[in-house]
Formats: sequence, C-alpha cells, structure tokens
Amino acid sequence: MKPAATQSAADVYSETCPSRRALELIANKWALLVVPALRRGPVRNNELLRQVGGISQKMLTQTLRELELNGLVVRSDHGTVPPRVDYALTELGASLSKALLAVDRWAEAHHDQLRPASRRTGR
Amino acid sequence: MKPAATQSAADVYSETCPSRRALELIANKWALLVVPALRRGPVRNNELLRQVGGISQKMLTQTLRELELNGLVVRSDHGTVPPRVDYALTELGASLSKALLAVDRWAEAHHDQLRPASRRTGR
DNA sequence: CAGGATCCAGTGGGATACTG
DNA sequence: CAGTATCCCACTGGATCCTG
Repeated sequence: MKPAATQSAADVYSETCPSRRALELIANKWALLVVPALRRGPVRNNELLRQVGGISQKMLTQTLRELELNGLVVRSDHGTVPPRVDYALTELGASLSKALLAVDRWAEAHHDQLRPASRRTGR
Repeated sequence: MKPAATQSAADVYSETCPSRRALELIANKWALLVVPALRRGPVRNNELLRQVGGISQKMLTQTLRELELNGLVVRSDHGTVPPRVDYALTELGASLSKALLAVDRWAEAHHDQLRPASRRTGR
C-alpha cells in the first residue's frame, strides 16, 4: 500500500506513466483552444464554432467528446427543438483551463518574437 | 503608431492571427516535454533521449530543430570528436517553459482524476 | 441547431539502416 | 555521439452530405 501523504511519483517524462495519457489528451491545438474557451461558463456548440476560429464541426465534436469522456467537460442537452446543447467545464476542467490559458496567453504575447523561421524566405 | 500600452490585439482564437503559428508550434506532446526538459540548463542530445521517455531520435531532432528555427532553443555544437552537442533554452524559450511546465504538472497531478476514458472499446 | 457518416489527402511518427 | 535518410502506415482532420 501507499503512504498516501506525499507520494505522487507521477512522472510525465516516463513513457509508461499514466499521466502521459493526460498529456496526450491536451497536446493538440483544438483542446488548447476549446478548453479555455469554456472557462467563463457554458457555451453552445455553435458559439464555440464561431469563437474558435477555423475549427470544423467534426473536430469540435470530437474534441468535446474526448474531454467529456475524461471528465473535463459536461454536456447538457436540453432536449428541445430546435436543439440546444451546451458545454461547461467540470472543476477538473477548470483547473486545466488555467494552465492552458497561460499557454494561449504566451502565444499571444510572444508570437511576434518568434524567428520568422518557417520558410520566411522561399516561395 | 500604436499606443503600445495595453492590448496587443493578438487573438489566438482568430484563425488568421499569427499567434496561431506559435500555438501550433507547441501543441504537440513532444514539444510539451522537450521544452520543460531543458529548463535547468543545457542538455545533450543523448541525455534528452533518455529523459524524455519514448521519444525517438527522429522526433527529438525534429522537435529541437523546429524550436531552434523559432528562436526558442539554441544548439551548441562543440565540434569535437566524439561529437558533443547540447541544447539550451533562449530567454523566450525559458518563458515558454514556465507555461508548459505548468501543463506537465497538471497532467502529473490530475491524471488519476480523469475518467477511465480509455474506453476505446466501442468501435 | 447539433451532430452523425463518409471519403480521402496529408502528415505524424515509429522502425531500421547508414554516416562523420 | 549525434545525427540523416527511407520506408511506411495509422491516424488527423478537412470537405461534404445526411438526419432528427
């Protein structure tokens, strides 16, 4: 058994650590955008489609489903006609959104400091 | 010119905003692991290969090159034999590593709270 | 409005082999 | 040691069409 107290031992640098799964869940640009997009409260599908520029319905649904399956998001289907479904973060999701928001903010704040790297020249 | 003061208008939620490129640069699990792995100072290739469990030489090189091109990492080739090359974060990279480290820490701290979504069964 | 189902081109990324 | 070069295929994700 485990001494409970301190512990953790969770090491995302270890290939076999289950925390890797958590990391892979959020290591894609749509999750990085969708999660923080929900931080202010429930948002409807269509609203997300508009907020998250460039995302397709397919990827939005897929991303939300994945997050829902992992308990980061809750889906509320009001069962009305026309349909109204909205998504909200769970507490767990909210804790994650803080970390991801910081990443988004970093991108916004520093993108202009990146080397024009990617083939600025050619073409 | 612009008042520079407050906002920067950079909006990662806009498909066309250049900050998207920054986001996509770091929205993958290897970058999420490699960048924080460099936060304590220069690290050699082989060392990274061992530290970042599961990464292949190919992906390590690819990730490092991408980061280098964008000015997040500096590569130092000592030109010796046998070869000795090490990588270090630039200041910009260091600022990013803080945000990414928080994400890694989140994964380590909360992975056991994720629903056993592994339900890949369906199919 | 929310979203499933398909099709399919593009790419991510592992395995393996070779080099200075 | 630190890469580069191939082969190769599973998956990513956009486009398009369909439904309750």
